[in-house]
Amino acid sequence: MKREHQISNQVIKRLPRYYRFLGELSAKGIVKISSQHLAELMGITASQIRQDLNCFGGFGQQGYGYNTSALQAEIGKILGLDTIKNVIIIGAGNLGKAILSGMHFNKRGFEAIGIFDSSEKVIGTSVAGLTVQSMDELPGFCKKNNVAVAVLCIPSTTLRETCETIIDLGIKGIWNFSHGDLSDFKDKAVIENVHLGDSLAALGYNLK
Amino acid sequence: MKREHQISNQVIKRLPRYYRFLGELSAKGIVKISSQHLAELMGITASQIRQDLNCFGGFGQQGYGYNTSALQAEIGKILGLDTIKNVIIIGAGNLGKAILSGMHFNKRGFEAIGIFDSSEKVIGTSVAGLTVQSMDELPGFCKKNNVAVAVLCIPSTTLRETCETIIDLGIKGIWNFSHGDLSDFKDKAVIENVHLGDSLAALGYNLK
DNA sequence: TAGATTGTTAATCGATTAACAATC
DNA sequence: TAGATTGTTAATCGATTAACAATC
Repeated sequence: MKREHQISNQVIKRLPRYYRFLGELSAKGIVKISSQHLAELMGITASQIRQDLNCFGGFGQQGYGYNTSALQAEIGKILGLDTIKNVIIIGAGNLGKAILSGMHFNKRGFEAIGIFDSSEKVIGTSVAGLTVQSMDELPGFCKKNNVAVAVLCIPSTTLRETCETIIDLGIKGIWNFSHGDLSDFKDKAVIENVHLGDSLAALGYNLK
Repeated sequence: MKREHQISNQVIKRLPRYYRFLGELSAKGIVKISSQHLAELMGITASQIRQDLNCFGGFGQQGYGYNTSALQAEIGKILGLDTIKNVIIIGAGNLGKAILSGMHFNKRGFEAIGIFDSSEKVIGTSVAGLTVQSMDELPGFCKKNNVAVAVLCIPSTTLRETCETIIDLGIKGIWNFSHGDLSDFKDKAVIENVHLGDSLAALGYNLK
């Protein structure tokens, strides 16, 4: 897998879609596909597919096309689905519970190993097989376990403070669902913002 | 508000962030701000701010800058926060409940007026002040109420089918949280996909 | 071999940044 | 008026699309 120059996030975010389509084709028993045909299926250009793939190497065969299941496997490797990364959820409200129980982390190269909250009301309750722990237990937990990613499902009032705590505990990845700005932490951790509000705003605008 | 040529979604999705920063400044009692100073605060370029704003008109004053609260109000108008759009949630699982109770639709130019599910287990239960209705009640509900947006929090197995139903009922906006492809519906409705899986994949990739 | 399709280079398109004249 | 800062045009940068030589 070559990776000469920095690959844009736009390319990365297209990979899961390729992965999904190739999986479906493969499940249907379709063994080979050309970039042209896959492009039509996905509603994009064949050029884009070939350019995207060539960021990582040549996975096809000239005159033939791509082997669906082999290409899917390669994309899986690029996305790191084969190395399991431990995840904890911070915040056991509706959103935290929804993410923990519905995200299928184990199908995506992750494993959810803990969920934490500061409210006495939810501490000790069970969500998707995990017991909600107190935030006080977080430092000890992080020492015992190699936590790669924290998913932040907390109110934006405590966002920055929680973020600092987490970074101090050595967690390198932050998946942020809170509204609020973490751009000044981006040299200390890899931050991926979901920003549902921006998405909803775009929908509202485009309705006019 | 001018709007000569099509405005890119990238511009639209930056507007909520401007809105938030301007609100905070205004709340602090700061009356005026220059594009230069706002840019430093937000970690972007002053050029981008001025270009973005000029898609919609000139809201500043040469030699002075922008009035924080006036500019915030203008951006609110552009985003359509002043015209309330009715929203329904399809799917009353953890995610549907989280979106309904945590999204603060009323602060974003929307009002959540209904939540629907097909499972007997949740029909009749109450979420954030709304009673979960059966999917069978959806057509009648849509006739009585002007529903602008449906939020899809359903398994991807029923996604396409639900999408067709919704479009037939005259709903023009779809906010899709399911994994799965709706690109072929995009001429029949305005579709905004959240695609949490793609976001998580990007985080995983960037951790390496 | 001939046909097909990749991998890769070149051209185009769009978005971001820089520059500056207009003007408050 | 002089200084500051916008609104807008021009330059740069990056991403997408097209073209085609390499090759299976």
